[in-house]
Amino acid sequence: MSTQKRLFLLDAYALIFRGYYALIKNPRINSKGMDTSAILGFTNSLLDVIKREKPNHLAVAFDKGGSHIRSEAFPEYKSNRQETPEAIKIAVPYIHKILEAMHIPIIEKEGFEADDLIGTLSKQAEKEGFQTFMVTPDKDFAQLVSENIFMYKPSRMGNGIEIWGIPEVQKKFEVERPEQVIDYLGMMGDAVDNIPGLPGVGDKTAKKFLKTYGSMENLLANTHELKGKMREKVEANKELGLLSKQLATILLDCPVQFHEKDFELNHPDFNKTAEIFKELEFRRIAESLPKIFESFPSHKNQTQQQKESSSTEKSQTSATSHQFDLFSTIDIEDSSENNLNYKTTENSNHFYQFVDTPFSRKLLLKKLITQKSVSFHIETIGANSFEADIIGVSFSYEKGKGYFVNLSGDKENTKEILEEFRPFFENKTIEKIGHNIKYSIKVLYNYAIKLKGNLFDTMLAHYLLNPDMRHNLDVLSETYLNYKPTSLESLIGKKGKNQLSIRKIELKKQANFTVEKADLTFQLKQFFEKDIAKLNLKKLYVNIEIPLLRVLASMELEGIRLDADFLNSLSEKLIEDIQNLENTIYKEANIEFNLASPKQLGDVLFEHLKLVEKPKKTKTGQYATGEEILSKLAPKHKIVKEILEWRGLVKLKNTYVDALPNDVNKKTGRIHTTFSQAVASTGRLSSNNPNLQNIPIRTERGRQVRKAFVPRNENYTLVSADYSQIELRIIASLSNDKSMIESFNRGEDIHASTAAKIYGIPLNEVTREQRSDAKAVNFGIIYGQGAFTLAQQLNKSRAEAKELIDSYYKTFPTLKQYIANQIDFARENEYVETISGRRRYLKNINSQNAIVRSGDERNAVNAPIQGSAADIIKIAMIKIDTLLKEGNYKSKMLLQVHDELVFDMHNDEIATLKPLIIKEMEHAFEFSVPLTVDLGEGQNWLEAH
DNA sequence: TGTTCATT
DNA sequence: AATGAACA
Repeated sequence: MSTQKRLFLLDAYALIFRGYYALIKNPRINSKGMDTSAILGFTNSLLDVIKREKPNHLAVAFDKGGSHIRSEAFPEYKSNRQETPEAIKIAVPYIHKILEAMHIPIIEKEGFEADDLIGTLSKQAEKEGFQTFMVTPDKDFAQLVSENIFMYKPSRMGNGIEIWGIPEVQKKFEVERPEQVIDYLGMMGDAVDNIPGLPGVGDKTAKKFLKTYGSMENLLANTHELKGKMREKVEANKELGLLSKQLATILLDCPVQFHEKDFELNHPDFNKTAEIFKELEFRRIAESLPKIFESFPSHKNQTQQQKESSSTEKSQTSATSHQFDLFSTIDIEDSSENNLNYKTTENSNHFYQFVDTPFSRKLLLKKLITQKSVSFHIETIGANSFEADIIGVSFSYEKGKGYFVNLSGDKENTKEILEEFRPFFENKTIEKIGHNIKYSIKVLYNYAIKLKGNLFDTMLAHYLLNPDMRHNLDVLSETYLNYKPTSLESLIGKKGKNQLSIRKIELKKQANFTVEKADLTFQLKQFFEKDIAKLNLKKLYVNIEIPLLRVLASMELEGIRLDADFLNSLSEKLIEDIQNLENTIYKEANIEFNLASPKQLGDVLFEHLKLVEKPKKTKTGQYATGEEILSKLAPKHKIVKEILEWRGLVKLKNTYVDALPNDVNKKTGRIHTTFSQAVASTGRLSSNNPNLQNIPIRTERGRQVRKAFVPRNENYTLVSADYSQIELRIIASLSNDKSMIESFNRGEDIHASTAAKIYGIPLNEVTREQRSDAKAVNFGIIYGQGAFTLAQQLNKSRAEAKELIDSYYKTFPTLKQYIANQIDFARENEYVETISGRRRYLKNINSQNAIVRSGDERNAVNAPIQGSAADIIKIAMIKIDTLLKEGNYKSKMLLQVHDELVFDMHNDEIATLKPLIIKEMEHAFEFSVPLTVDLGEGQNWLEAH
């Protein structure tokens, strides 16, 4: 491992600003009334770096007097920066004092910016064999990254630090070399630093240009290859482009000198630091400072980071392991791709064993069934569980160790071997750990093996811990274990005709690849189990998400029958209607063209027919023919309405009528959707392949599709049960709004009743329009919408919408209060939660940027409501599933559509089950408002709904 | 890759 | 507000 010397250079102002704005919503004020946010923020970052990295060399760079060179070149440079806030101005002298007391060198030079100082020093240190880490949140520094120079982005509220080396920069900026970041910044500009950039070029275009031209200069030399407006703009601004690039370039020749000795990190003068921290009232920091340096010899040249625990992990071989074919060393063929920051299979110790004989399998099974908890992974080809082909199964019950059961034979052979492991899978006392266990259950189902015992699913665990992040095993391993798993691509090659099948690669590579997953899953579980408990998510996890996974697996396996013949005849009718519409349209337009092409359509509408004086254009210079535009134009010419109808029909045909029959499974003859349990950040499920949660219902034409969803045979009936107004009931109950609760208790039509209240009229005098307005406002409330969105939706003016909302709040004051409380809670905690404690993090709720912030404010209202509704139906599903299983019913639950459950019910059971299902759904959770369920039945989904 | 449109 | 799928 590397014992290279490491230098940390901190960008003072950037860290100070960051610290200050992080706390802007509740600034730290000490007893003397002084705002210490900026000082605290900076000090925390500094100590965090020292604590984590234990650097031998460290310094802090400040700007002084602005950049003379840049201001000469471009007088407006950085003039856009807001006036420095008071708290930051007073912070600087204190930070100087702290640094002096800590014996940390301060680097500043009149007329130079910290960027330039850091840049110059990094390059000098590199020559002397140092690894330099530039500690800053500022992406501009990416241009300096090299093999030995890294960006070290300090942690933001629990997000962990990020270290950018060359690969990260290549990825973030989509460039080949870090220097190209200069070109990127030059092209795109930077509003904060007032670097103008090329007009009309943003992030996307800059990246595109860099891919084609590689540099600003080369782009400017080849502008003749550009098209249209872009060409004009770029050609007219060549000067500006070159200047921008100059402004974005960090200088590497400042008058500073790197002397190793001057940058050594020593113990602070604890007396002095204590004094300063006391004055600032930083009690926790004052206490922790000596501890940080305790384990920190003041002059030690050994780097502590990355010290692999190679010595401790060598306690490998178990008593029986020599019986197995084993391989514990992997050839290291290519370390160029090897990322310094992550551990990989190549640079870390592990002990994975290959199991391929009856005897070794017997031994393995014997070991497995004596464990309390085992992680497993089934590696397959093909995502469809019914046709999936198993490569092998891996197990792990100890960090870094695992077993691969090879299943490279034919189906029969696979079945026989898996059968040997039935005692493990069906053992009720062994906990099974997996990543996306639902998939494993479905695969095992093909071999009639059930997965019994307690389950721990790392994907679902992480979904509860961080609902809006990604939950791939790869990402999780990288963030929690600092380990980069072997990518499938590195084994079988990039997508394309040269891609191998995983079966074609060496068996030991297959094994390593598969065992690694079980190993990592096992390790992740140890983290997540603790975190779940810490955040009070255990009940939600154990009582809802985990049991639900089994329920969903059976629903997916069950599938729903589709009447494909019906859809085919529907398709034929649609073809006819589409054809007729097309003819009418061509006749009215007096020209034949391609209706499907927005370009041609725009030309016909606005040039040929001249429907409107000054037609709107899109960014690309074409006429805009979007839904919104056309709807407005509808009164101008009946052709517009026909075009809209045509579009609707084509869409209907392509997305549903013609597509669904292709999704019928060959083996079962039914449609098996996949429910994703870890996708929607609010806690809802989502459905794909195909999506059965967005089958049309609103238009007469569209809803016909529902007729194609039918019971399995003539002895069955489709039954649909849906919650009525569940979201409004939840908000009424959570806010405890008396007036709304009473409306529900009286069983009134809630939208009409809302209308009566806001217009101050009797319930029976509410007009249809008033009711529909009230309905829109009710929805608006659920979504946390403002006047603007509501106005758009109701086709009213902003003022009218505002008035509507105001009178709504006036009639439901408690509701308004609830919303305000919800937002306050979010501001304070940066998350909101549902009735069962499901969290949604809103880290932008305190953002400076009003647009981002109000997005999170809407979510602060919407997420708990949508999420609580999701919690409730999940509980109901688990209860109903138990009921159906325990009662040995033939009837099956098939689908969930957010507030609706669809069943394939045996005719003999309908009378018994109906009331039971209603009861389970209505009492899944007790509120101060009754939950009510409407239930329908029929020979297809349309009739049942 | 973004836009449009289906659902709740 | 939040999904997924089709299409240009």
